[in-house]
Amino acid sequence: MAEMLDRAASDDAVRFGPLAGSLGLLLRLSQLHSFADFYGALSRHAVRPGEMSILMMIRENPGIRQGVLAKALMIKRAHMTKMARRLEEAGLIRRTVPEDDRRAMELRLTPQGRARVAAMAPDLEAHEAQSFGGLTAKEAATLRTLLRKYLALEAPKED
Amino acid sequence: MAEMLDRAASDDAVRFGPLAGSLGLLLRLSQLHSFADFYGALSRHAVRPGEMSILMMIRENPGIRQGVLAKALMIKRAHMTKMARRLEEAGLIRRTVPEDDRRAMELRLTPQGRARVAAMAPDLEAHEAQSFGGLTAKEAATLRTLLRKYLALEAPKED
DNA sequence: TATTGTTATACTCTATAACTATA
DNA sequence: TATAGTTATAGAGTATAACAATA
Repeated sequence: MAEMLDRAASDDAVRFGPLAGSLGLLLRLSQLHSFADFYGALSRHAVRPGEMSILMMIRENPGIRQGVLAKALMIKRAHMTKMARRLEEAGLIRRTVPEDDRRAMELRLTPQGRARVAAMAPDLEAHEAQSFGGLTAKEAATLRTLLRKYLALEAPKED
Repeated sequence: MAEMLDRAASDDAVRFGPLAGSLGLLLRLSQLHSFADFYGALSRHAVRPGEMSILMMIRENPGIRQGVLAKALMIKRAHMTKMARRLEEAGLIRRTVPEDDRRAMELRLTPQGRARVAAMAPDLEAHEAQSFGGLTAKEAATLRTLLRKYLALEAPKED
């Protein structure tokens, strides 16, 4: 069960030991791997993974409120404020206070934001296809299913 | 294929759209989820996930060199220096310069470090079991296999 | 009273480059 | 010249708490 990581230490025959079975570590390494790939594939768009997620989510949910978006993406509200303001300053999104709840903040893409997302989409798709190209389509689907099952496990973390 | 995340937005019916199929996002969310769990399960040991990984790796590979360890754990060398020094100051590891290469730095657990790892092990195991308890043993094994296959995909990133 | 967003602070992690001492 | 580790700096992400406005 630990063969793969145990031998993967192509460097100096590093033994991962019990850690080779740690899903926590595997997830961390996989995420780093995926992010590195992301930066390679989408570098010319000058967008970070988090920003891209936010932009795409706003496109799918025009007028979504900051807090709702933050919870969906597991981003702290304080941090979401910073990211949203940055995207607003970059002219990619618009932030408006709804009439029915003047505490809230609704997010929408500007035309430029929409254009940016449209420009990124093909590269994003290519990134996913290439980064996970070592897996068969079936394996990738299984991986998605398992990760979704894992995520649905517990109640969403409170803020 | 996207049903789960699309409905999982229990909050306000958030639609993940194309992002629901993004393995990159799923990995990020899963890792956050796992880390949050880690802190809950191992809080009393006052150890962060990264530090724990380093300690366990040193236990499995006494005398491993900093650079080799950094590459195995996908940690930048500069960062590894800081973490190793911190662990040394905490009395958990010893750092020695080997005779055959005076540029290098070998890492070993101190008796206290060994004790710390021994104390953490059961909680770590419990954390993994509990955090991934929503998956069957078979599913967890499949998840490990798929992540390992993904990680073995490309050549290790250069520093 | 509780909630939404905001501000402020601090710490971790990451990225980069320049530096040293060895090889 | 190249490598192992170090130092310095900057930025991104995160965690926390306190705050104002509103509900």
